[in-house]
Amino acid sequence: MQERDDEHIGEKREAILQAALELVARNGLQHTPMSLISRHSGASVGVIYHYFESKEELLMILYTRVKADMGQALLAADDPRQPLARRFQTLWLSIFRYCLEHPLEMAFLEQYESVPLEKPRTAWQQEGRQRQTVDEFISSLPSQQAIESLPLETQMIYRLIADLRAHDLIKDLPLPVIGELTLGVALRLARQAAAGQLHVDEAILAAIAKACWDALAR
Amino acid sequence: MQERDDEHIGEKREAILQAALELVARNGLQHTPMSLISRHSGASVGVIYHYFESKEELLMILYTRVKADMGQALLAADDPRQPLARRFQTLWLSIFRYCLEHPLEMAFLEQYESVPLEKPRTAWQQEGRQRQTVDEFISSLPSQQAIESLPLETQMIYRLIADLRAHDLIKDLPLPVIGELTLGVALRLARQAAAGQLHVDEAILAAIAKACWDALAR
Amino acid sequence: MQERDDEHIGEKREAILQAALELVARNGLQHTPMSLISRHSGASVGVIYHYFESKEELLMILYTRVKADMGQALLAADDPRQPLARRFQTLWLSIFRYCLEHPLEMAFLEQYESVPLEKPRTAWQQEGRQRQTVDEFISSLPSQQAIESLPLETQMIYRLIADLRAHDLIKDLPLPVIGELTLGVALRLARQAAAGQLHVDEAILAAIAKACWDALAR
Amino acid sequence: MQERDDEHIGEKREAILQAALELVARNGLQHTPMSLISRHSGASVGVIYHYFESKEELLMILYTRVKADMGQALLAADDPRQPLARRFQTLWLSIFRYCLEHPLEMAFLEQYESVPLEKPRTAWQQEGRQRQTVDEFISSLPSQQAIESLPLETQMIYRLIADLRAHDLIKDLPLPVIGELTLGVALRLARQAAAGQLHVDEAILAAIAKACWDALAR
DNA sequence: GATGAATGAGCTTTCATTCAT
DNA sequence: TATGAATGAAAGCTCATTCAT
Repeated sequence: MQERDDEHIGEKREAILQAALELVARNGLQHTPMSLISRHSGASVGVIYHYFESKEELLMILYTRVKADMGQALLAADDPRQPLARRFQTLWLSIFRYCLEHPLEMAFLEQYESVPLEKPRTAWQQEGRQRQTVDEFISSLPSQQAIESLPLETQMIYRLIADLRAHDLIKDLPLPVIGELTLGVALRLARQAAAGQLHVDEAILAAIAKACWDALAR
Repeated sequence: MQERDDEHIGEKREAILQAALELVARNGLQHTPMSLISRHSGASVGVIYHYFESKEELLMILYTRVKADMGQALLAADDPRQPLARRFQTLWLSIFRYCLEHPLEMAFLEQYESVPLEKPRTAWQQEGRQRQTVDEFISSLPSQQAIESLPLETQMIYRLIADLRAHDLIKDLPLPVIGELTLGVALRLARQAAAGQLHVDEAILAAIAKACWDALAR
Repeated sequence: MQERDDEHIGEKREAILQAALELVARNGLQHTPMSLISRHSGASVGVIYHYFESKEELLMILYTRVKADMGQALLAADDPRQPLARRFQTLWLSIFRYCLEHPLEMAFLEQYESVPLEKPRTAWQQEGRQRQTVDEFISSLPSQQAIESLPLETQMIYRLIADLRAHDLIKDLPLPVIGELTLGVALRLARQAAAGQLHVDEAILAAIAKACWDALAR
Repeated sequence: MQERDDEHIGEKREAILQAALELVARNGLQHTPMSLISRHSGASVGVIYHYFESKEELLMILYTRVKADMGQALLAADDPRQPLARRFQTLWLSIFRYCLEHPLEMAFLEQYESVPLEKPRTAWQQEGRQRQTVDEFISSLPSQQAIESLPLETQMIYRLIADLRAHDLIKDLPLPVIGELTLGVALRLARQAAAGQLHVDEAILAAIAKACWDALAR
């Protein structure tokens, strides 16, 4: 019985997070009441509040996890021993493929990041916890904040771009522009492909990657 | 006095639409209750429902207007007598500048288009009225629907791209890819610039436009 | 032009009353907003309030008119020179036929009379104006109020019943019972017939009249 | 403590139904807002929606219960071993007494059944759930629908009437007419008696029952 | 007489959150 | 851990009535 319990540890918490992911991806934040997450996950409303302080915290934890998972995937795909241009292309394709393979996560990110957070100023925000949207990830300038405090994969990408610049391989464009012309384009096109609005095969993929590289290449 | 009346005709309706635009841009759809639109516009809740059947219709009308206004701006900026490459660059800059000059409208579009509309299927949607998001605008394929039924500025852009292709000036990429690499990039970067996340001057603008052109140019 | 005006005098007022009659009969009081009466009658909301103080007054006037019209029909059908039993039968058939021929009016009465009026105590009620429902009409006891103050047709019916009793033609039942066994039954069955729930021809009508008479006859 | 819990199970749900019954009986549907039911029952507005999907469902469930309770009372009063005429008289008196003893329920039925339901056609109505008003109960013809699908007490009454006809004890009148001349009359007069508009004692009751029987008897 | 824009209290319903068990 | 009944503020929307024109 102990064994069985062990297997179940955290199972309910995971079910809650998974239900939230699916429902928010499909219906959006505002059409995903806690009661629906409860029904969908098989957990009572009460137990959701046992695992998470509030709906806001639940979503924030889910968001952090999705972002971290995406970062891990990028980090794992990078091989620092490869030549710079090769690494860049690999990274670009990894992003594209990750988005393609995780439509639920992408849809969740889009929903979560589309909510403006000016007003509320609730507890967890005042305590300094931060949200960095994908757009902000792409456009954030390392000169504005210490690069060491950034997520690992963001550091990796920044360093890769800095190296490309240092070797005079790419144009001298602002970082957000570089981000948008590469990662941003990959992200959007992958979403369109996942949504069935765009057909991609290996040849097209290579052509797109080439076009992105042409945009940056000196 | 008649003059004063004329000035006032439709004033309240406009105040409601303007308030909705500002509030949705700042707070998002779900944090813009009708009561807030009422307070912000100086119109009573009841009179909002005199001018608009529902919150949904109010937002849809606002959306349609913003999209139409944007389309007009693009159309007005195009001069068919200019050479193709020149026209393309002008268009790109027009989009960028329009977004830069209309941050409220851009923020509203982002909010409105981020809501998934699968579920509700309310009356006005069933009656054939449609919403075409900016993303869909960028990715929509003319082969899938008669180009004549599209908004004028969309037709114009499609024809411009077709001409560029016919003259072998650009690579043979899928239309959504071309859209994303040009209009999409302009849109996102302009939004970032409007949000203060990116500094642009004429030199940088020209450099970005050049990069986009390099991505497409054969 | 004067002639044309004369023709139009009261026309709008009539249209309002007719629209109210039809809408209340079909939808019930609570689903007949003033705005709907306005649309249905072609009169503006404002002009309805020119002709009637309030929704309540409009309905009350309509009710009074419908009741009066029904009373007139009964009064006109009675021929005091006929023998008592004959008069009774004529009256019974007149009620039945009137209901059959005025389904809208009957439906309106049913709606209007079904609203309990305990609570509101609005102006027109405090001023002593009264409503007498069809049920109260049937059950009202002349001993409780001066018969002279009653509507003419009610007086007529009471006097007819009193005469029938005086000649020992009918049982000594309480007046409400007599009313229910005759007029009440006619009313309900006519409504059912009007609603298509009951088929009646002359033979069946005579049989029903006979049954009612048997119930009362000594 | 467990005992006390058992007593409390469903207590709030009952309080809500009881409050709705009393308020609708006294004020009518349209003057019984959910907030009033909440105040009257001691339940919060929210918890009413925990037990019932909507106001409509709450009223429908209450209606079904009142009708079922009435049916049970009639069924319990019938003794099939008694002679037909005796059974008929017993039934008539049972209806009368039931109405007399349940004025709240009778008033509720009158209010609920007076609302025209043509228009709305909401979900629960489309799913085949039905409302059978007292009037429809009285006038419904077994030839139009399988008698087995009817409520038990309705079946019982139909069979009793059929038996009376088969034994040639009553006239050959349409079923709705028989219903109105017996159950209908009992219902209305009982309501009047309950409302204090008619005094009844055992002698008068017997006289009315006799009159009804005379109407039908061959 | 006639219009319909404007008002705002009040309606039904939703939902994040709490808490007794 | 786990439940789900209970809360109540707030949402979208309706409608009798008023009033400037």
